[in-house]
Amino acid sequence: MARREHSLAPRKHPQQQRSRAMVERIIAAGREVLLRDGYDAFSTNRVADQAGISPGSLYQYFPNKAAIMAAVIDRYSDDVADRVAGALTERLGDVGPAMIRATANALVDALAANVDLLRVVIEDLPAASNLDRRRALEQRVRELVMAYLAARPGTTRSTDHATTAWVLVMAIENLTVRYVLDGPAISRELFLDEVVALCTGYLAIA
Amino acid sequence: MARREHSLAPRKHPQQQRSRAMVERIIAAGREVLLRDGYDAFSTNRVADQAGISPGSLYQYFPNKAAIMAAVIDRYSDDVADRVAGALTERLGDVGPAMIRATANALVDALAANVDLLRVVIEDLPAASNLDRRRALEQRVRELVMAYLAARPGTTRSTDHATTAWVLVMAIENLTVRYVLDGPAISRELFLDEVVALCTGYLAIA
Amino acid sequence: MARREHSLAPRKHPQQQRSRAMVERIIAAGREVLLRDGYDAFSTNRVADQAGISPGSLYQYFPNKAAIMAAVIDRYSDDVADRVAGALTERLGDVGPAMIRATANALVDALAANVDLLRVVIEDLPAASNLDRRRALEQRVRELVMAYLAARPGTTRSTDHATTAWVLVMAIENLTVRYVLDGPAISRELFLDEVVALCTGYLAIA
Amino acid sequence: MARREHSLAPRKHPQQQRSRAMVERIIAAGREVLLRDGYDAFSTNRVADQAGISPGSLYQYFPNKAAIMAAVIDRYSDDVADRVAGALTERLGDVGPAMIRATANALVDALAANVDLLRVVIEDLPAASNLDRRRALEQRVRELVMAYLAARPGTTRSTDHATTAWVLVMAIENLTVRYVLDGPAISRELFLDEVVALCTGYLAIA
DNA sequence: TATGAATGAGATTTCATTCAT
DNA sequence: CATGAATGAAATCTCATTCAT
Repeated sequence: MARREHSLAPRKHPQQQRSRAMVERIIAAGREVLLRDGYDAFSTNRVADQAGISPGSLYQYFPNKAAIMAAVIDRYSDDVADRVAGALTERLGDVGPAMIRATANALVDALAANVDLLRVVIEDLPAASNLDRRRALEQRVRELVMAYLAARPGTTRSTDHATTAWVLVMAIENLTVRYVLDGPAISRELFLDEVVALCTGYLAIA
Repeated sequence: MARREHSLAPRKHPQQQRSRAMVERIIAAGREVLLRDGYDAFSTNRVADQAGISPGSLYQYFPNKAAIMAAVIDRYSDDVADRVAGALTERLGDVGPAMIRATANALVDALAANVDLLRVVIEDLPAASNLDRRRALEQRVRELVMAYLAARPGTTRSTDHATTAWVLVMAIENLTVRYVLDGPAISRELFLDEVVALCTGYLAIA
Repeated sequence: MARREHSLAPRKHPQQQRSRAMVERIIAAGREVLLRDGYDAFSTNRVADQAGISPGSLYQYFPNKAAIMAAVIDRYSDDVADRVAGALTERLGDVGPAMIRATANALVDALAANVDLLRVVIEDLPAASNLDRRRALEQRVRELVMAYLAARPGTTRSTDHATTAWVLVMAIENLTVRYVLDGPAISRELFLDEVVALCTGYLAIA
Repeated sequence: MARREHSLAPRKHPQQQRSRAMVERIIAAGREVLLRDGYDAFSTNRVADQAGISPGSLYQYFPNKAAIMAAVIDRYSDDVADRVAGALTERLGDVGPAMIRATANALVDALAANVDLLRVVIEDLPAASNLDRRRALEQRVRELVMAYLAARPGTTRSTDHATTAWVLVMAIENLTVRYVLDGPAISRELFLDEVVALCTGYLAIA
């Protein structure tokens, strides 16, 4: 989607500019509050304070508190989703254990990039407030995995790629998230070895 | 002004009968409220209402709201933990794919026995409010798995049983929970097949 | 008031015996709570707990919480009053500075005997809850002072003994109480010197 | 769970006018409640009611109930303190019985100006809630007295001015307060005579 | 558009008192 | 008499949201 630069079309109201900037400011403030003060202290007053605006002004940009929090998480989720999907897409052409390992590695990197926010999202937020986004990401990744599988007929144990992808995604998701959050006494290399073993064993079994 | 507040220790209730009954009533009411109205609406007033007692009476049996909710979840968690650990323990002597399949099956049963509460715990509660219990269960299961592995030397790909167990537990945990909660278009038989494939593939790889 | 011992009159109900003992027990408990936990924590539940009885039982012996607290303070006040009046009475026959000094000394001793409770009564309790008793004690002491003055005509500046006594009592009361509670950097001897100077100067002025 | 709560610092109110006015209104309401309903009935709800605002609004101007009550008393205490210190300061240059009499007279006036509130403060409030202010005032007055004494070497019985001032302040404080509150059958003139006698007798004795 | 004071329902918790047993 | 569970009003405080300016 190429951006119109120097468009001759009548520019959107200048307020739009301000709006956009203010929305960003509020989201950033919300993120800050979430990280600094935690989920329970995420109040509209605090967010407004952090954003340096009046509580009333929040309602010019968001219909209610939930929408602000949703936007904050959206922002983060989109970021993670893009990193994760990116990690996968980049390596979709590759093949075999090396591809799995590299992907898993990128996955851990993606989650570790914002551990603090990840922890808040996974541990502090009720999962429900993130369910849709999480499902969407899982779905997206599943489709990429299915594409990968479809491109390599005969190399997998099962031809039910939907199921295979579902299993892989669910298993790997929890593994990486918990690896990043809980920091078990497992080196990164060992962890990657195990992920590779898990995936190849599952996929390739006779 | 503030002196040692000398814990007005909860007097023992000689009428254990009444006490016990009321505690149960409150926990049941809490569970009901949690299921019917959700986590956010879990208020002391509502619980008291549901239990048919006065709000003040709650505090004869629980020190605060958190303790009530904790009791509700504890009750459920203990139940799940016992079922899960039981399922595993019973089959610890068995061996091979059949054992894995039977265990996974029992696991799904254990979680499915109270889907509604499972959903609340997994989706509505902030994970943090349940982390300890969850970790404890994971730890308990991990130890059982390690015992299983230790009893069968030479049949596993790796001798680092701690890591192997960690990986298995994390992977299977999310798989079963999500299978039960999300109800993907995968038959129970197929699901069990996949779990067996995942485990055997991971464990047995040369 | 000689006590009837071995009276032939029908003895009061045995409950009376118990009553008396229980009243004492409750008062002692209340005193304990007041000292240990402070005025704000003086609750019927705590007193009952300390007395080792049920909260309901309190109401067999006292009409309400206020009455319990009043009894606790009464007990203390009577004690102080007796010591103070005693100190004065014993020395009523004496004369001059030595008498004043000895009395003041006994006064300080009387108050210091129970500093902890004195502090609670003076600093924590609303004065109103003690006003009547305090007034009564002041009145009692004033009468003793007036008797003293009346017995020594011609030695005082004024013949309005009521006023003289009022002034003396009010001045000395605060001096001793605050001396005991605040512990200013004034030795006991010096303090007594000053009290003597104050009294003799006031009384004897030409 | 509990993180640094990052004091949501009270934003400055640019509309100082409104703010100030509301603070005044709340203090006035608090004073009214204290006078009309007494210390025990001084509740946030009642104060808000009296102020004609919602209970929540109180917390825009005061952090908690105690702060409201403190403000009410501060207002009064400052007033009394200024009157008392003023009365003393004005006459610090004067000398002898006339000075003492005038000062005592001003003192009584200062306390009598707000008998109702004085009664509440002295009789209803636990002294502890006012100790600091009271001590500060006493200290302030003591220093003025010491200055007075220091300026007139050789006219006092003792050179330990600290002690002398302590004694005088403690004695006079209770005398005036109780004179105003209890209204003993002593005319103002007579009362002043006695205070003069007490002070001159104490100070000048050979 | 922006403000921020005001709202007011509602949450948690305490505790003096009662009354069935 | 004694019990102690039960009460329930009331207290303090929070916070999402509104609306007059």
